[in-house]
Amino acid sequence: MVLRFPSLELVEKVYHTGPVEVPYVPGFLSFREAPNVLKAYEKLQQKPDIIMVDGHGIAHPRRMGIAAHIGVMLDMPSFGVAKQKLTGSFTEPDIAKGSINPLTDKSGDLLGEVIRSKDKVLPLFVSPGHRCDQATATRLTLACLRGYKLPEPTRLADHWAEEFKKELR
DNA sequence: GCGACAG
DNA sequence: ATCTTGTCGC
Repeated sequence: MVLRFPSLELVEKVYHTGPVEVPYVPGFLSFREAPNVLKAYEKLQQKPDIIMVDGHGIAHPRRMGIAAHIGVMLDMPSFGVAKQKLTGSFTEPDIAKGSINPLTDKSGDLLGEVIRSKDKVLPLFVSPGHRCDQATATRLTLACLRGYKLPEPTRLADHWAEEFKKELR
């Protein structure tokens, strides 16, 4: 789905269903999800300027999480917002909304940022995908918060996906 | 060998 | 991810 920024008003939302043959294997999520995500993207009449993906960007063992993968495939700016860590280490950010700590690899290189998007809830893992820097990924994520743990793009996408699955039954 | 492990 | 029961805090 596409939202206008910074108003976050709905611009367009499309649906797509397709077979999923590849099993889920940590580190290889894009091979399972990307194919159908790309098909859904093709249905959009209004293409976005940047893409927020539910998953990691470069905060990945080989710096190629699904957000980076999708960005490269489409050659579009992208970044990832994940709910769980895949790799790297970090110290728990302060429980207050807006607190941020770095997510780093064994060498100390920055992989992404751990952000408390809401008071006292588990933090989010934000990392650049393709043609996007950390500052932009973090800034946009924070600007998309509306009182919930998840930023509006992924939160609403999850919501409408559930509605769509109900219609199928 | 043991622990970790996006969605 | 999906399913599902019970608990906790505002």
